[in-house]
Amino acid sequence: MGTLKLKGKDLLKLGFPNNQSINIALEVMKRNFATKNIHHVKTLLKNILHEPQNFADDLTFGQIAEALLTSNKTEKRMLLQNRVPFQIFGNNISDETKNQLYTGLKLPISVQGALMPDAHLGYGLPIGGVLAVENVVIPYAVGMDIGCRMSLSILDTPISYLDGAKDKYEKALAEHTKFGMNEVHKTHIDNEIFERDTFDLIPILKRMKGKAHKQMGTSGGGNHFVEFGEVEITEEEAQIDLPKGKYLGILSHSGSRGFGAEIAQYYSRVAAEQCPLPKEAQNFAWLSLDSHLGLEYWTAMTLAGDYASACHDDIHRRLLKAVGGRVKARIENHHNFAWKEIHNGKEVIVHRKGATPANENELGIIPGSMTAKGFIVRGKGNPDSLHSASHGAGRQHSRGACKNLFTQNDIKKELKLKKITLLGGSTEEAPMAYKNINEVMNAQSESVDILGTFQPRIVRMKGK
DNA sequence: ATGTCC
Repeated sequence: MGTLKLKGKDLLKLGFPNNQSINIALEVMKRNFATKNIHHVKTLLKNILHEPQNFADDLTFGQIAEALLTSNKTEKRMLLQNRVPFQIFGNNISDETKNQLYTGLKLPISVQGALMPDAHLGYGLPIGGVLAVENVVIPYAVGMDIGCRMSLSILDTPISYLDGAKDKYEKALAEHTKFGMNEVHKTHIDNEIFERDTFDLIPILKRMKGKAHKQMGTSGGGNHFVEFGEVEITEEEAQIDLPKGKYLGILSHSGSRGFGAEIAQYYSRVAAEQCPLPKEAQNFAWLSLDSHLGLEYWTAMTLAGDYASACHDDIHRRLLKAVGGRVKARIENHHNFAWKEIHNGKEVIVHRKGATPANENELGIIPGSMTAKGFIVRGKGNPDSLHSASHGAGRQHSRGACKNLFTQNDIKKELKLKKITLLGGSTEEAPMAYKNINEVMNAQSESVDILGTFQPRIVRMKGK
């Protein structure tokens, strides 16, 4: 693939002011004219420079016009002295993690923050961090895996089948789930998501459409999993509409794959260029929701979220086809995303990076580990947590540390003890790498009520 | 998290 040979110097020569408009123009042009004639591009840039108002409403070039029409974009934003209000849940969170949140709380656009009890170090906002801001979106505070989410299908299949026909369930996971960088499904059924005109409106999405289609229904790597297990409903709830008791369930954890990752990387980079911040706050660079780029990211993020959701549906559909049974209830939620919400009577943008939305009466699923029970929860709308809860137990040992701490044999022993079958997996994802989920749940009892549990029984992850 | 560094 060719690259447009356009430099900032060329733009200065054309008469562009020496400010952010140069970076933006370079980005837009490189994105839209990867292989086009440079003279054509320069003529177009000259037209935009001389009459930016004519391009102000243009979907593609509007952001260049906007940068030319507003001159102060290069001004470095300072952090404020004081932190906006926040609450930290749980007492097992490192100082470094807390410091990451504290930096976010001093941004001039911040309104309120929180750390969930599973919080640990991330880029910019920690994993398990929640940040409410005013009228901007922070790509890195959504995270690299946009729309990473949980989906639980509760089936009408008798729970005894899990033991009675264990081979069938294992085989279904082995054959019909795809993990890692290269595994994809051989065939796909039509999916509404690929009809969306958003793909054609934003160049980066258009370019990614083929890959998104190819990766549909795959799970990726890291802490992602698909598993069969035992759902137990311990409290009846109209939204679930199931009597108390045990059910066979499918639980999946994954996100928007390469599609969302590329969106996240691209807009994090342009945000960093557009929104210079002191070094410690660089990964909090934001895009205004009154700007073209901000709205573009919001649109792309929304599509990545819907794509992630469609991937889970596809995973569950394939498994259901293989093992039979019908879905009686579905509980699902994003945990890497940004939402427009009202808090304290004011509309804010709430970023949850590794945090489960827990608005009043909102259902969610918080996994434990591959051996420990996860929880079906109902949000309490706790203002202190910005209506949020943890997205799991959280790591107590880093990936690197796990390699020295645990052997494959340690994992095997733990799995045998808990009667769990694991397909794939790695020492980095050892069940012992995670905090005690019960302590995590105790630390957020003001944020969610527990309606039931999910005990994994047959788990598939990336790996041999 | 990510065809894990165009």
